[in-house]
Order: sequence, then C-alpha cells, then structure tokens
Amino acid sequence: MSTAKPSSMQSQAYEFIKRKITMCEYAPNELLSEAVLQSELGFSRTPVREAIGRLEQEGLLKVFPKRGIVVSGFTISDISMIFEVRRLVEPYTLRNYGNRLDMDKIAEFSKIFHEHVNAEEYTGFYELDDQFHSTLVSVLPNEYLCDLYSRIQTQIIRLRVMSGQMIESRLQRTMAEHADIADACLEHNWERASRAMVQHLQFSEESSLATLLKGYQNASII
Amino acid sequence: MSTAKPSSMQSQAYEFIKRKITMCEYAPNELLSEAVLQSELGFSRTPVREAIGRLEQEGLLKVFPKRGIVVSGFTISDISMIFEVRRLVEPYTLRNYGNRLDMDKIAEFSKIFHEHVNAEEYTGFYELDDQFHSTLVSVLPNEYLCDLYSRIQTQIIRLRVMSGQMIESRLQRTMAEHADIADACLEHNWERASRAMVQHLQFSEESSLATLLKGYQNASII
DNA sequence: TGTATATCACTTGTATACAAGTTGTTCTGT
DNA sequence: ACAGAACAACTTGTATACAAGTGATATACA
Repeated sequence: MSTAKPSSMQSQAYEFIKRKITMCEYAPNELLSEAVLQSELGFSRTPVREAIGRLEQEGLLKVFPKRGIVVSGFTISDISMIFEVRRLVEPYTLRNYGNRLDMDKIAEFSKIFHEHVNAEEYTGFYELDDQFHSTLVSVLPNEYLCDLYSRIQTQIIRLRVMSGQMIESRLQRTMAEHADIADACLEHNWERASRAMVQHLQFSEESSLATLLKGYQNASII
Repeated sequence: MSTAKPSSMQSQAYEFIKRKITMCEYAPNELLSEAVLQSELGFSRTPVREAIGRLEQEGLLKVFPKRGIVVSGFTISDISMIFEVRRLVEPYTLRNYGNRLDMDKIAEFSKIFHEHVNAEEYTGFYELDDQFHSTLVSVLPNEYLCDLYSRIQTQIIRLRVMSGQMIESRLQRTMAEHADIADACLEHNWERASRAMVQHLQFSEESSLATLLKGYQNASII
C-alpha cells in the first residue's frame, strides 16, 4: 500500500508528521506552525510545506493563512461519520470480495479469537484488531475505496489513542464478535459474515463514543 | 462545497489545472511539466508546485521524479472502480437520507425527465445528468463520503468528455430511468428509488464502457 | 560501421530571501 | 485609568537560486 519512495525529504516529513498526529503526539486541536515542524525535522521549509499541504488535504491539519496550523480535532459527528464509512465498506467487502480472502490467515485469526474469548487481558489487542480489519479490507480491488479506508484507518487509530485504555468487557465481546466474523468467512458464508460485521461495528461505535465521552467529559469534543 | 479562498495563487493554479484536466484540455496520459503549467499561469514555481501536489494526491496527475508529470490515464478497470463507488454510495444515500431531499427540486427534475422520455435530443443533457445525481448525493451528511464522491464526479466528467457525444438511445433510456428514480423519491419509496438507482448505474456503466471502447478502439485504455 | 563515453538540455528536489497579513504589546496623549 | 495608534514579533504566501537526477544526442574511438 505504501509507496516506495521514502527517500525524498517531503515524504519523510509527511510520514513523520502524520505519525505524530496519528499517535496524538500532536494532539487534536494543538497549535502548530511551519517553524515548529521544520525545527523538529531539520529540513527547510519547502519539503515541510508540501507535507503540510498533503496532510491538510487529508483533513489531518487545518491551515489558517498567516495565522498558523492546527491539528484537526474530533467531534462526535466525526465518530459517526467514521463508523458510517466502516459500516458501508467493510460488510460490502466481505459480501462481494470475501472469496479473495486468504483462508489460512483467517483461520489463524479465528484461532486467536477463540482462545481469548474469556481472557481478562490481551497485550497488543488493538494491533490485532487493526490487523484483522485491515486483512479483510485488503482484498478490496478498488483504489478509491482503499484510499478512503486508509483515511478512516488513521482516524480510527487516533480515536483509540485519544480514548486511552479500553474496558475489559469490550475485550471479550470484541473477541467473540471477531471470532463470529472469522468463522463465517471460513464457512464462505459471506452473508452471515457481513451481518456479523455490521453488528460488530455498531457495538464498536457505541463503545468508542462512550469511552471518548467518559474520558473527555464533554470537553471540546462537541 | 468549494472553499471560498480563491484569492491565493495556489488555489487559482489548482482550479485552473484541475479544470483543464477535467475538460480533457490536458488529455489523459498527456505529458506535462512544471514549466508548462507555470508559463500558462504566469505564476512562479511555488504555488504551481503545491497545486500539482494536491492534484497528484487526488490521482489526477502522476509525478515522476526528475522526469516529468503526466495526466492520469483511464483504464477499463478505472471505469469499473468508479461505478462500483457510485453503486455503493448513491443507492445508500437514497435509502438512508432520501427524506432530506428537497422534494420541490425533485419534482422539477421529474417533470423535465417525463417531458423528454421520447426526445431525440436535449441540449445540456449531461449537465442535467450531473445536476440530478449531485442533488441526490448532496444530502449525504458525511464528509468522507462527500470527498470521495467529488473525486468520482471529476472522473465521471472526464470520462464523458473523453468519450464524446452520446448515442440517442441512451438519452431516452436515461431520461426514463431518471424519471423512475425521481418518482420513487416523490413517493418516499426509498427502497424502490435505491433499486432503480442500482439498475440505472448498471446500465450507465455498460454504456460508458461501450462508448469508450468504440471511440478509442482499444487504444491505451487497457 | 558499431560502441562506449562525454556532454548537454531538461526535469524535479531543496534551500532561502523577501513580501505581506495578523495579533498582541507598548507607548502616547488625554 | 483609559483609548487609540504605532510598532514588533510572529505567521504563511510567493519568488528565485541552486542542487541533482535523467535521458537523448553528439562525439571519440576501435
């Protein structure tokens, strides 16, 4: 997925800043400036500016002419938009392109999910979650939808990092729902897989929303 | 939809180049360079380069480092990707947000469509087509999907301009299908509207593909 | 004639100088 | 103490100079 020209300073700057935003090291609504980013990277303005331009277009930065740059914030409406896209794209992928999935990989996922449906904790749970959904969507042979989904993926990570640690009940339920989806895939029952995915995303959205609201107590998230 | 800061030279350059690409004045696969674009605009490199960067990210240009810039071409696979997105987004919009539609506007559209189901010609047909679909999608309250659709819209126009004039049979059939969709909306029968849209897009894709293949006789479209 | 090499015209990548807008502060006058 | 203007420190926008890669062409040589 990633283009193989990390050599240019522009690309380096882009990856660097994007990573910092994704990991909330540049927090939502944080005020930045070209100067800050330049000094962190040691590059001159040109490549940094071009990276900023790309990130602005992706919606991760907002440039206010002659005023400054801010990291895009999150609102409740953002969350529902993100999950709306997921509910649209992920079940669609399963229903229409599920047969392209690497069943060995899905079987491995299934094994892990079943082994941890009653687990109290699982280090690297989020990475597992990401990898599972990414694996499913990766069979989508549509550049436009893949671009869209990768934008969404960045936001998902940001959202998660913001909202901090998860609640245990979510771990078990997510494992169970993932297992359900994976098993439906193994049966080549794409209809069932798709429905299970819709339900999983529904729960996931509610959980995200609740966690975020609890953590931030209505502050600046509205 | 369009941001209201056309003042900056960067934005002007972006709009200018994008328009030329959309209207195929810069044809698919045409070789460009920063120098060409600079001299056409009279601006210096910086704003033009930033515009180029944005257009590259949108997929309308491809920059080959130290070699040049080419206008993105069209392949058959592009067409199917474009219509896949449309089949995903447009029916979804009707089914879920149809009730937000301005029914007066839809009624006007319906009137026009019915009046021309047997017409031999209709000047401004394409604009009408665009406006109808745009009107429907405009009620979608999701920034990500709107961005995606606007990318698609650019491609739709490019595709049409490339393939030149349409065949008459398409005019009448399209009018009829549009009328069907509009009428379903007027009845608030979103399920029917959605199904009619799927069918319309199916036909539209086949027609686009046929027209394009006929016009270009398999040249560089593969 | 054929082949390897040097060169040159062209491309984009990067650094930097300068222009111009915005905001907060400071100073002045009442 | 307060109001208002001048100013200073910041911001991004634009222009331009220079670096460096690429490919075609010409040239030297066998």
